[in-house]
Amino acid sequence: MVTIKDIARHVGVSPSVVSRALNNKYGVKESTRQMIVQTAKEMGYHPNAAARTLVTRRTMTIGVIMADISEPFYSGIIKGLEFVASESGYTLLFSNSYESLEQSRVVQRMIDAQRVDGMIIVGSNVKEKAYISSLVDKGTPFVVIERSYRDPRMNCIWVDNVMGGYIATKHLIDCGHTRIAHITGTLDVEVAADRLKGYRKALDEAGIAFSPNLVVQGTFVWQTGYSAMKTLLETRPLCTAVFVANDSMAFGALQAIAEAGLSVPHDISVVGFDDLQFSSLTNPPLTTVRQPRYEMGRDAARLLVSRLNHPEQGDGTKICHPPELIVRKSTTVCRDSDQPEAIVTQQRQ
Amino acid sequence: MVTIKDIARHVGVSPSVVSRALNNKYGVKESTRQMIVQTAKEMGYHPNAAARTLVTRRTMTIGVIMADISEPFYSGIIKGLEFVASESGYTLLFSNSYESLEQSRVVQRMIDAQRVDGMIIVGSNVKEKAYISSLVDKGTPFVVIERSYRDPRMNCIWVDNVMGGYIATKHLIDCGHTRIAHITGTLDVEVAADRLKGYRKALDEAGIAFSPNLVVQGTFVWQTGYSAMKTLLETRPLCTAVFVANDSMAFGALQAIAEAGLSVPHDISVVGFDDLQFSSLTNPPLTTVRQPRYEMGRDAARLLVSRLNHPEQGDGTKICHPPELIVRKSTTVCRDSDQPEAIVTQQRQ
DNA sequence: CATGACTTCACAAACGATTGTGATAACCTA
DNA sequence: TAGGTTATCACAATCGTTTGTGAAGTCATG
Repeated sequence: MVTIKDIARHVGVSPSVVSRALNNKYGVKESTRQMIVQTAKEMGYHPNAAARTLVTRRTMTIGVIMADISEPFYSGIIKGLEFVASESGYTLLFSNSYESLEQSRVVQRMIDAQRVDGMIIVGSNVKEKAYISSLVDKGTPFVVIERSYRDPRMNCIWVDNVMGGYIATKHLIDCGHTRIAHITGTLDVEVAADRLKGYRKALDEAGIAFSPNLVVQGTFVWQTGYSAMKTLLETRPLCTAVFVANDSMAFGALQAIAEAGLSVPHDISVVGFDDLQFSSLTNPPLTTVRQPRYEMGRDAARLLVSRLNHPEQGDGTKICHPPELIVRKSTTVCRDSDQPEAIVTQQRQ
Repeated sequence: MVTIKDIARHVGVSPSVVSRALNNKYGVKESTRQMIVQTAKEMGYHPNAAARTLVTRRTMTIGVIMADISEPFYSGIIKGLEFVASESGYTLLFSNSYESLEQSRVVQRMIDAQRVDGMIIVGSNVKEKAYISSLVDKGTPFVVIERSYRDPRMNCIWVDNVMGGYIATKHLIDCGHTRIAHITGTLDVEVAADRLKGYRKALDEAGIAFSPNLVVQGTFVWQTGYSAMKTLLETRPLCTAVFVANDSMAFGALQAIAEAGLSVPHDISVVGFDDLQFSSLTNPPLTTVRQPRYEMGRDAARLLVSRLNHPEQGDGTKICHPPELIVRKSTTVCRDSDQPEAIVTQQRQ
């Protein structure tokens, strides 16, 4: 591997001049700079990352932690992160957190060994509190996506989940539905609680009474969407629409409805949340609430990079993105909206 | 950050002794080693990765390149890689290749800046030839997953796609089907060509004539599976079964069949390839050929790590994994197997 | 012509580890 | 007790950069 010394020897100057020339720093004659740049290219020189890191104390890499990078949900976020990273010369170092237990290893590898300049944490498990506060304690700059901590030392980027739950439910109400069920996510996660809030807010506004037996809790995975829908299908009077807290569970719900011999959206309208890549490919294509994932990833990376380049700007930035309703074929007007409920449910049995 | 010198000063020895003590090397008294280890822990010492890399010339990280890390297909491979990496003290540095154009950047960042000790390339685009030979030229140890290059300088791990195509088709033949269609992948990719070979081999063995109009080419994505199936549905006599070269296209095929008002598997049996996480959740659950992805990732990492630790062992290892047929609900016996084809197709029209 | 201000470069000290070599002390053997 | 071996450690070089400082050389100004 060709080093800075090789170039220095070749050109006939000292290594320090080569370094300054290559980094466009003040204090080297323009003609010699050009000669240096030229021979550096000819000799195929590339600066050694470790050596540079050792003296500059910057790794030019950003650690990214998420539950499972293979989750299709993260795809857009990753692309946003990558765009900004490559734009600003940073490398991304991904690591799955899976269980919280593993996170300690991740921290040790990334922060303690000083492999990263900062971190971006996407989503995260319930037990991440201790993890994040260890970041704060160590003084590592970081940004959290999909969480809205009030802590003024944290930079957060998230989507307005209350609004998301609201517009999803409002859409169903606008379609004339009044018996609207809700399959929630894991309710001790803020995201799920907020979507439930939005659901209730829309009901309130429309003057529809909240009925607890139309709300079933899931855990954000297919299987719980499926079983929750099974439960709802046994509830009388039957709902005519359901707002599901994410698309994975909505897929499960679609399956449960199909198995019951009912049709979406004719018998039951379904709204999901996330707008996964697959959501436009279901049968029927799923109406859902899209999160601006690319933008969230992009902004998170920009925020962190800016924080790294200007430490004086401090932390505590909060960015809240609005969600967007994507109307597809899984929702339609309630055909029974003018009829007494008793008759409606009777027809179904 | 506490360094090795801090510990040395604290304990009253020289830095070199601390290094040897912490790395369990010969030449330090057992009592002082214990004291050093103890105070290192107390002071919260963690070795600086850059400094260590600079002198040992090892980064203890492995670069991983794949088309798009968010593809669910890669999930199992990643888990296999991660398992071995964390087991053997390596860190994984992921990078998407997307278009081949981007790859040059990736190479430069990873190899040229000497950020990685070796690389693992998963799948890959058609244009990766130049890329890979640049790796060979630079002497970077690497392993390719999902490709079977004959080049004795390359380490390859792949699944037997000919056998995969064979067992998929054989399964349909065993169900009594004789008019078996095939939706291929991008045929200039070896994987797709091999699956087609397996398909033909099974037909040959069963004495079923190969008919070109039952083979439609796709590009491994949903949309082409959908449109290819549309084409096949217009072909007469109609096929009673179809082997699709991957699950994503099979999902598209299922959709096309459903839209045509036909039922899977009653009217048409469908076999996919890959066994994605979602494949068990379709309606009906998809019969498919599973690739041992976890094992492939695991073996790739093991192979590379072993190659890094023992350079003398050289390259050229080839590992071929067998695929496995997963029978679900999308295939069944051909109800028309004893009837003349003319009648069969007549019924469908 | 002397003084000062630039320009351009070389020198050397870091950064935080690893590792070869040599020095000291301890121990053993004959 | 002399000579030799061994255990334990300190010293210093090194990895490939960056960066502060000082030494020339150039130039202009009064």
